[in-house]
Amino acid sequence: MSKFYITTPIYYINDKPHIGHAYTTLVADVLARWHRQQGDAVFFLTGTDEHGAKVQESAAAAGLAPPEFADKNVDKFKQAWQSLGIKYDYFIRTSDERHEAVVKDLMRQIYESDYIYEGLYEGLYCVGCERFLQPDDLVNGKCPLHPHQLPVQQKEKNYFFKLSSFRDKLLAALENDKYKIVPATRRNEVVGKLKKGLADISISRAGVSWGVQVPWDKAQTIYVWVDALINYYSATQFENKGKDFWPANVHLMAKDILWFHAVIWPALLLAAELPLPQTIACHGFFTIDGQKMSKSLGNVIDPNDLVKEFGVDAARYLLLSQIPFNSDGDISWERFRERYESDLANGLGNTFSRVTNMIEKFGQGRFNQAQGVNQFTSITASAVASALRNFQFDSALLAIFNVVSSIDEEIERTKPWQMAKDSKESAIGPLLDKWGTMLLDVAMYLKPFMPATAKKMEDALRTEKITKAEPLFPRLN
RNA sequence: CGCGGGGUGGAGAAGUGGCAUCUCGCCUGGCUCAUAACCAGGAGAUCGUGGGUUCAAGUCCCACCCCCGCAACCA
Repeated sequence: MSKFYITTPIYYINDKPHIGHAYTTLVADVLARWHRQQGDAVFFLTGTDEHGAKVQESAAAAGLAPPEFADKNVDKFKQAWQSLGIKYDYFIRTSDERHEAVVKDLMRQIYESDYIYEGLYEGLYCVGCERFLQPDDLVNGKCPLHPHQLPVQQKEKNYFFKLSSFRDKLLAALENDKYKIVPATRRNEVVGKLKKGLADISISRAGVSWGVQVPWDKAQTIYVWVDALINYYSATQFENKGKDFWPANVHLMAKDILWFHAVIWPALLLAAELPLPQTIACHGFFTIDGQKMSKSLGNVIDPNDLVKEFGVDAARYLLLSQIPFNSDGDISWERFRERYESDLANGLGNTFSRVTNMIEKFGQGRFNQAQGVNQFTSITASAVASALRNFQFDSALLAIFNVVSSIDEEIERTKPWQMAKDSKESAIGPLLDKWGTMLLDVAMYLKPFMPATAKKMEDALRTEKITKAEPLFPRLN
């Protein structure tokens, strides 16, 4: 038995969860469940990122103090994960003072190792907003919120992290697989950028009060990203369930935040002389009906709506099977409905009905489970394992569903109903044993992906007297 | 020449030199245990375009066209 520590990003509490957050978290859940099933000691961490200027502003806009604002919003995430059947081991909030204590300790250590120095941060500043502006923020060269004030070039005293001095070490670490970035294309991207050079980064803010205080300068707070990244480590320090789990086996994320995880985070760890995470796994973005997901287009899919339409397990199946992990993918309600009908209702659901019904009709409600695990489906077991090792959730599911198809084929070939007519019931028994066992195998493989369905299948197949099962996936209307 | 990904039957994907594959959809036939489900067979691809290398190219090389991310203080 080995340990398996997997994380999702901690989500910025300003947002409410959308399908992108849901996908990342779901993937983590599947891997966590799979490793638990393999007997590994698992720590699955998710949470929320609650500090920073944006939260401060949003809270103010809502007329709340930042902590109240965060308390109010954190439930949206917890609720979404619950409705998707996601079982994390711990939910971390960066406003937790135990996390803050670890951040301070770590930053002080890095500071005392001379990897942090004082400098000037320069950028455009909007006085009306009291914050620095990104070039993207500008509309006609002005702050959209304060179009009558010209943004000014401003300087602020900040503390800087000597990121640049870690360039060679990071490149070497990647070269030697001290940590991995998957997929390879993303890794190449990072290596390419690293080779171009690396600038030091500002890791503190003077104008942001909602954050972790810089331990050696009370006028500054730690830059929210640095604070956030440390969550992966801090949870293993103050939370009992996470003890002895550092370093992480897998940090999961979408590609937008790869740089932070693949460069800044490992550099901070090197500076603190902590072990590096094993794998940085990074998935793509989704477009919806070929368009970028965006609030203004109004095409953002709420994971709750997906669950409402299809049910938890079907929602899980659709997300995992329809989105390629390694690249961007397009999704649409229409395709979700098609897949629901073809794979779940007509496929697994219908086959389960056929077999349970035949066991009731031709087998007196009983079948003999074949001895040994994976009696008929050992190839599937290794296919699933290797797919999961490579984050190929779609092919893992495909491998499992192939078992279902093969049952359908064999039913067709052997025609049990014909045997019954010809009074050859005794020949049906062994077939029912085989199919029943195969469906139990399917249930076992499906557990990490569709836990509720797997349980329904097992319950139905393990009763004293098996009767035709209720549809696992009722047809959509 | 900023960096990177991609363009494969109607849709979504696999495929890094050797008969172009899978899922969905479509057509025809079969079946009736099953959620009008299932099974078999079939039609459908000049693999973005033009050159090149090779006995052999979706796959390697060159040029071009088109989409899409990223471009470092951003979730």
